[in-house]
Amino acid sequence: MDYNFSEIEKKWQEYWEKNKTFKTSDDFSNPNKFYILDMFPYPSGSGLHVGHPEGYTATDIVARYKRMRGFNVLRPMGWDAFGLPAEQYAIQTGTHPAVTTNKNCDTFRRQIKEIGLSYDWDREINTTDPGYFKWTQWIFIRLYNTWYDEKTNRGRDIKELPVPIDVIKAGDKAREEYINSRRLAYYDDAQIWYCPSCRIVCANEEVLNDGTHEKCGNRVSKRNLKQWMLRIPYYAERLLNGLESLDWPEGIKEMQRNWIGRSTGAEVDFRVDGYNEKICVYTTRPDTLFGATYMVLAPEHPLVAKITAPSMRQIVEEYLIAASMKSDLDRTDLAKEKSGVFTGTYAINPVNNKKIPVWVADYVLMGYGTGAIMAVPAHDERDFEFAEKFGLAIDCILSPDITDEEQKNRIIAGKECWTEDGEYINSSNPEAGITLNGLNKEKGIATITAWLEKKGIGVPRVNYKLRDWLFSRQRYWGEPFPVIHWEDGTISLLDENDLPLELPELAVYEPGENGESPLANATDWLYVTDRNGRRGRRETNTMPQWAGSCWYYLRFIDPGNNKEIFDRAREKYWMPVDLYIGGAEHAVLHLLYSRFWHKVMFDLGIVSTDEPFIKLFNQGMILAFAYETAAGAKVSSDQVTEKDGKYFHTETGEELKQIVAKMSKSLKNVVNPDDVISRYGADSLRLYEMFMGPLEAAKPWDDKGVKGVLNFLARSYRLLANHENITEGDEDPEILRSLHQTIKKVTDDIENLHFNTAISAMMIFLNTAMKKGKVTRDTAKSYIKILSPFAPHLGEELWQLTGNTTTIAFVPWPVADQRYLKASTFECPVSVNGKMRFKIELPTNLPQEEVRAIVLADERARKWFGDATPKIIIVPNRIVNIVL
RNA sequence: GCCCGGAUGGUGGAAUGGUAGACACGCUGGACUUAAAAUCCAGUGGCCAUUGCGGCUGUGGGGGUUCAAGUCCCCCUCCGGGUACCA
Repeated sequence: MDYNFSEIEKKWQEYWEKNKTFKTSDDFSNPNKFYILDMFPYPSGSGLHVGHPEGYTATDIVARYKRMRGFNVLRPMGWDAFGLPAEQYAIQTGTHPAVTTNKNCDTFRRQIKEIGLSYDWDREINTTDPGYFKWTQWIFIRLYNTWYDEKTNRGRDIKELPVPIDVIKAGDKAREEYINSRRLAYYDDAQIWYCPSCRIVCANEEVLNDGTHEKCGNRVSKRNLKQWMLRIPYYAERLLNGLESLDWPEGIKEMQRNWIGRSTGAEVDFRVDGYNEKICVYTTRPDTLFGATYMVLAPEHPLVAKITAPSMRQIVEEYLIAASMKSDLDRTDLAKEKSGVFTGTYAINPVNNKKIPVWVADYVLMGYGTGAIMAVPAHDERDFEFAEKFGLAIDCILSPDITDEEQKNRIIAGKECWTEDGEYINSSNPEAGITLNGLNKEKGIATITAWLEKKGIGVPRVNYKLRDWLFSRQRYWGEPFPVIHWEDGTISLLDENDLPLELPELAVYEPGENGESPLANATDWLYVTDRNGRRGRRETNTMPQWAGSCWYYLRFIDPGNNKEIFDRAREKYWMPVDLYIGGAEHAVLHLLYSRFWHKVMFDLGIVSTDEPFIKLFNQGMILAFAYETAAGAKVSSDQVTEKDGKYFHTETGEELKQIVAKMSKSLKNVVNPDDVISRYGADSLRLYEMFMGPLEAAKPWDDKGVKGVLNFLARSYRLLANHENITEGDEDPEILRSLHQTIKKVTDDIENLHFNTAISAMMIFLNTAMKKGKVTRDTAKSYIKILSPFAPHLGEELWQLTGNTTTIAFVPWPVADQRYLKASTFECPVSVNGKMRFKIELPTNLPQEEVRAIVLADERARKWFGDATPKIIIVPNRIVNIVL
């Protein structure tokens, strides 16, 4: 009996397709729902790689398991199909991106079906489908029409925004401006990153540390352009607090926390000497105010022009120009070498009325805090470095908490920077009624903050690193904004009933002038005239790829609905997502953006939960072996010959080192799932990906390992597909115990996503059963059931061969029977001083005194302690330790 | 620099503080075969001993807690990921 996986897999894939086995019913009568979600893929032209099925198989096992446990399971799949490659291909060939996209989706769909993943294909969605992006546009209109009420901490309809009376008095234009300034979506000038190579604006998040574009690797530069922005910082606090309740990996939560970057401190006003101006600074260390010896304004700060002394004007202007030319690359490269210029003007330190110089330096960023700082060189590394370079005063006001006297003296003398806790010195001004001397940091902050507030020169303040989200791209292949810019300078959004606003057909997909979107060329589409003859131009930017993926999990709930975004009752039933599995590369962006949109929709009553994803899990990356020379040069895998476990360059004969690396075209170490399926079968592919190691770990692909799981499946088939091996009547006790242990282990492991050990447990059971050569029909059925979520094609086939006529997909999951789990005796290890020496067969649950007597009498034990009476530690049913 | 992970045989990996190396690959030997593949059986961390029992050593390195440490604590090295003039 040969295990013909190709035939079996084809047969059952057709069966599932024909019978719509995995079609999800909106059966609200079943209170046990389970919404399990994969991060939907971008359908690239190169098709699926083996990384995709890793997460999909994990969710498939859980989905199939939950169905067998009686859950109503929602398991959908779709395509995040807007994106650059299809557009670039269109530029080169003139092929419409939709054509390319659909072709790629077809490939992905075929490949996914060939893995036997149990998706409900009737719920397939595609972000480029107008029936889908109609609702993406609809959400955008909602964002535009929402403001954030900081009193109740929630988003509200813009119609409910209270407009101050003086604004109303100032006229309609002022009123309009005020309202626009509060919308969650706004259109404004933005200093943005521009990629000259892609001819596209990039979000901050898309620019790498080295100043290159994440997508193409080329340098980006800064530009000032009108862009759509989303005011995500309003939700910073809720995005931060919401993390607490989520069952997400700690690392991901931490990354989101860091990204949001909450800090507490105070804003403090400094008078400018000789000008009727104040410099407002943000500081997390108001307690170090006595140590502030100079101030710094960001080059972009509006006060720079006002307060620069005439004598310094030229130097300052030159500096501003130089700073504006600097890319972030230069700024980071020069991270250690600070630059700046003196404005010639002084400010007054409010605690001691000292005159301190005001400088301009690009290490202070306009985008964070107030764009101005008070510099405390004695207690801030950056300020210290700057002060040393430019010879500014360094006044120590905090005696450090250390015993090293030499270091302490250096710090007090202002020769070294100290940022930790200590005791304040030189921090007293009785005239002003403020004394910090003798306090520690915590008390110091509280005392000075209260003083600042009382004096009306400072307020406690929370700051976030999170910035407004740049939400437009100069692309064709994205969701058009439902926006018209009128000739009178106003903006209006389309009426909901006019959605979707579809993309026009284009002859060429080249970007427009000055980096404008290709849509600028679509003149018929572009210009509109309203009833009164007013002319307008449509927004030519499109939305970023995040837009479609921000809410796709909601559309799966009711994908065909063209009246509403989704049916409210269905949303209430299915949300939130119970388990979401995908790569860690989306740790911050996708997951933060989605949570933001979700919270806005929650505030507006569109969704019923505050958070979308209850449990998140990140699969590790699948790597592959690659080869490099002694000099470290990478060698493509087709240039490598193996001999006696060593690797040689086919041409040069040089011995190569095997390394583990990401799969890449250049290393020619990409594994294609189609090949794996044709050689080993889909069930083997699934099983191997789960058996390789823990789901969360990065691990290298090794074809030899696939053979091992194929062997296991073939052995299962050989044992169970042969009627002669299936007996009726009572089961052998050893097999029975092994079976129930396996059921328990596999059940627990699926719940905890420990698939590798679940599979090894099944292997152990099979080895036991193969030794006996026969199992009862009941045993066979139980084993087939627990195997089926992992290897569903084989599961169905064996289920049929053991006399069943229905699909195994909804057969109740077996339960481990406690009676069979415990043996009556066990091999008890006996260790001496913690080192295992021998084993004794002992009845389970034997009283400790009896265990002790048996051990003391054993001659193998006596060998160690002779006639002495040793101390014996007994861990019941576990181990015995003899202490000498 | 900071934050978060990680380091266990030839390889992937397993181990509620309680028998380190489950399971699998690979390798070695054997059975079957004209032969090979497939399959089955046995062995397989290292060192020593092997006529028999066995002994020593071993989870990146160094300390510590414990009857007992891969697991807990302290210090260090290396690797991976994130992030960076955020005041």
